[in-house]
Amino acid sequence: MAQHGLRERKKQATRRMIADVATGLFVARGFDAVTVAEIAEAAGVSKMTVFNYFPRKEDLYLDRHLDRLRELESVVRDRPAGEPVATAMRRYHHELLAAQHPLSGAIQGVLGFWTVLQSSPALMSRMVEQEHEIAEMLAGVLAEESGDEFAARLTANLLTATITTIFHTAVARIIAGDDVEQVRRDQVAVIDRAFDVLERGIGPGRDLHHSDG
Amino acid sequence: MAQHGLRERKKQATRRMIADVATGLFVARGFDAVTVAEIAEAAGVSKMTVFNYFPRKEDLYLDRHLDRLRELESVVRDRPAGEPVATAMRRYHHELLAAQHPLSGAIQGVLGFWTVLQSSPALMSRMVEQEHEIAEMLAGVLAEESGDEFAARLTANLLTATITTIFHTAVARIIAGDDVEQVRRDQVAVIDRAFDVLERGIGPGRDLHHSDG
DNA sequence: CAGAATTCTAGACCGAGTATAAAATTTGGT
DNA sequence: ACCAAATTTTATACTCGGTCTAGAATTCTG
Repeated sequence: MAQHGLRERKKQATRRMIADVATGLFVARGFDAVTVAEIAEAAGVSKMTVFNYFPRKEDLYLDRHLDRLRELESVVRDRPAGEPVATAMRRYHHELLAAQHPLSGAIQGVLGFWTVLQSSPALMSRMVEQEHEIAEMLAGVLAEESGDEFAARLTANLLTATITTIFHTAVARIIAGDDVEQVRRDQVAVIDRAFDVLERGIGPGRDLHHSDG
Repeated sequence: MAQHGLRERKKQATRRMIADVATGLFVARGFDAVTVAEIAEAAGVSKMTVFNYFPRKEDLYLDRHLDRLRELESVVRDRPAGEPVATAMRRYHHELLAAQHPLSGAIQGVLGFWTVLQSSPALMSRMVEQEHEIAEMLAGVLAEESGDEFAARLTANLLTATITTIFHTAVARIIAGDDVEQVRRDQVAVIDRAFDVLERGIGPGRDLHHSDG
């Protein structure tokens, strides 16, 4: 019952190796132009083994999803008692940005990442699906807390819409060729603007003057 | 250049016929258990013709998407000058509900519709993708209006989150076995609650007491 | 009715993903 | 160190969605 025997270590290593080999091929030639058979051969492994680790071809590229899902869950679950979800999520996104985390979107690497992503409708579709899974997860956690299924789902969906918009905003600017450092600086305000709208609503009659830093 | 010659009429008829035959098979046996080849044979047509009309198998079932997209676009584009988007969208959804439109979600038929949908991950995935397309469309229209790319995208995503939540709420209750008439009555308040949150935000410090009717 | 344009068809083809059974490897107990 | 059980990997064959091609059938134009 050794949870960390030779077997488990080898599996993790193999998994990483396959994903890395695949990513290399995708970056070089585009997602659709690379077949799973090729990946298997390049990784020195059988096709079945590839599908053994990654149920879909898209998961070879979007393999950080589960980590992200778990991290977002803990942001909500482990926030200080009584703190609004939006507050915790806002803080978390400022931290991502400060740490220059890839998921902040404001980092040089996203250009290559997004290029591959755009090279395949299937990949784009899978990413949208993953965003949907995030919303589902949040809805579940919030429903546990409040018991109000409808409010939980609404909050979860609005929250997800907010964070995907933040991410997409950074990516779009970097794709457009803006200076990464500049984008990174601007994202601070973007995050605050987005969460302000989430918290105060899109309706009229509010004061939206921001002294932009 | 006759836009309505025999050719065009036959094409529309064939398209409807194929979609209807396919839907019948899906309802009877589930989405994944029916192959495109079977659909083609049942419709008395070749496999290529099926893909000629419907680029993906999923589109055979979700073929109202383009209509919905266009309708939502006109809701935003053709709203009274100066009216907030949320107001127009709220009104539209009350109208859908009053007209007992399928897209209100509060109608007997959604049970069968959703059953088929749930029978296939591919179908669910495609629906999520279509919701994403709605958000993209709204973002485009709003960006044209305001010129503020970020605000447009944020509003579009929040708006989409709101309307999908409304729809899903009705569907979930009908799946759960609630009385359709009851759900339909309750949806009036659901729509208003959802748009109230969208307009006023999820933040604290607001009076959320509703006299539920 | 003739010829151009369009649509439909048949058939071969590709790649993702599944099923299965055998081969290779790790594990735990002795 | 060795054996037997459990697990992973492999080879192979298969299904199905989707594309490509060239030609047959149909509709349109004049």
